[in-house]
Amino acid sequence: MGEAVRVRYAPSPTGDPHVGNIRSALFNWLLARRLGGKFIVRIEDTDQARKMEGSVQVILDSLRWLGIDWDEGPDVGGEFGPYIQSDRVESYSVAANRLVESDNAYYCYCPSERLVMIRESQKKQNRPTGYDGRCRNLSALERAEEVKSNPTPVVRFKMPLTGKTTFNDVIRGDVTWENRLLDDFVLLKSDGYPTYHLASVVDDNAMEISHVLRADEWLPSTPRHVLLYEAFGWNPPIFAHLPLILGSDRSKLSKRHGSVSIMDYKDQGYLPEAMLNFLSLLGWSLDDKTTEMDINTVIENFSLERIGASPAVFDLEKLSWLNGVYLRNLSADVVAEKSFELLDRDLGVDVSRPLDWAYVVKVCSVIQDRARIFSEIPHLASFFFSENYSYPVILIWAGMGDKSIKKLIETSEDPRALSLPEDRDSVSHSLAAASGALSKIDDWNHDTLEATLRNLVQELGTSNRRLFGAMRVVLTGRTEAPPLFSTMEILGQKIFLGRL
RNA sequence: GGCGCGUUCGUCUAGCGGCCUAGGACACCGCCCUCUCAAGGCGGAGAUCACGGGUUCAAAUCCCGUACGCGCUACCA
Repeated sequence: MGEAVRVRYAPSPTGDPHVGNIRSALFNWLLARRLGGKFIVRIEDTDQARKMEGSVQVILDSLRWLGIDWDEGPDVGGEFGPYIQSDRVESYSVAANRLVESDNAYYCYCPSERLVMIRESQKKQNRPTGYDGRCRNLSALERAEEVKSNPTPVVRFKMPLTGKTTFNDVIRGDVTWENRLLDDFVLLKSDGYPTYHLASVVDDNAMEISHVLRADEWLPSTPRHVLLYEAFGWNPPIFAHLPLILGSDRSKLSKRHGSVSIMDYKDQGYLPEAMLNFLSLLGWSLDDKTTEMDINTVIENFSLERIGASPAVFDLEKLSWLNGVYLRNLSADVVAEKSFELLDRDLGVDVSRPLDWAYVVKVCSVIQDRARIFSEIPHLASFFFSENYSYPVILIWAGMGDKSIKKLIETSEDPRALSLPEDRDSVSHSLAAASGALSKIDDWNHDTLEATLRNLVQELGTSNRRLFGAMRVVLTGRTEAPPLFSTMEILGQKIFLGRL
């Protein structure tokens, strides 16, 4: 076997790949790119029942979205193909037969009902579960008899009854299992398909995989794999079992925890760069202080030695923050490009389509600093597009900085019914004055607007906070929005005066 | 039940015997900036390094035990 680093991502097409799964793909890819090796995608579709149509496509799309490219795989081929296990079934039965012939495996005719039964009784007696080995030593004659009642036997591995199996895991060190605690697991199922154990060992060997990086949940089955390599007379690869990714309740991340499919994050408007950065930091670190880094920096510094052993909780808060960091670094053009479709989809029906590209860019330039993820943008920007907003009049006073009113509105069931502060007249007077002054402006831009309004504040003897705050609410229907003058400039004189 | 792995601020982590009265980041709190919100700057709170024993002049770091958590325990991967 060569020195070359060859790693693989071997997903099962049973649904959309989730973040834990993709993190495994990422670490494999990082190792390959760091060491100048090959990254291989292999589809493990040996479970005919759970196989899902279209899943392979989503898996590949997920990788593409993140920019994880592969050197060999189902679509691009390669010298060790095919890369879909259902296209390699022949090789597994050949391998299984080899083990039967070398007395490392045997046919088992036990019906599944019997298997369930022995498992139940083992459980009831608080004994370890596992196949009892009934068919382990059948004579040729007995087998001929059994085959009559079950013509489609499975092939089981003949597990050594004594001794220990030790292997080294790069992340966990030496791990040892007692062979007698391992049962005669199935290699070949009755439908002729291999189990994961057989297929992955046969393929990893055939594809000359040098390192197997996979999730920690596989650690308990690794001794079986090691024993398989031994039985075949093959050299096992280097193993590294990655720490699990957990949900907020500290159990293995799954659908119960909400969005786990990587494509969900794409749809919600997370950036692949941010996702990559975040996922890299789940179980790996560059040093004691670096959090924000591009993927090339990760590649240049990636090493198995810096992967931790303890599981990591997937913290959506931190992902969102990181995404905001990347979002703010984008140019307004790019933000507009990436949010155009979302705006088109989520803005109200009253907004006329198609959206004006130049206008969207301008809006994005002031919104992007206020969003963490793209899906927030339509809401944050809606008042730029729609007149169709309303607010309780009293919100104007809240916008002017009266915190007690703000609190009152938040706790009130019907803010519209709240009585207005007494200086209502002076506020409407101020707004009218602003309207008057602004209608005379010929040169409608940020700076002249600012000069005019700051002057007006002086004339009226009010404060920036009060005047600008009142205008903000009238203009946007909210107390929180981008800076007033930029907002006004973007909206334009006509629309602006209309709202005033 | 059995087996395995894990255990440093709420969360992600740094730490691989003295630099640690434990560093960074998210979240949280306060202040500054300021037309609001963000962003940014500054500061704060937050971890008796799960617990108990060893080893050592010296342990978060090495060893043993305990507890807890998680994973596996399928003709699923």
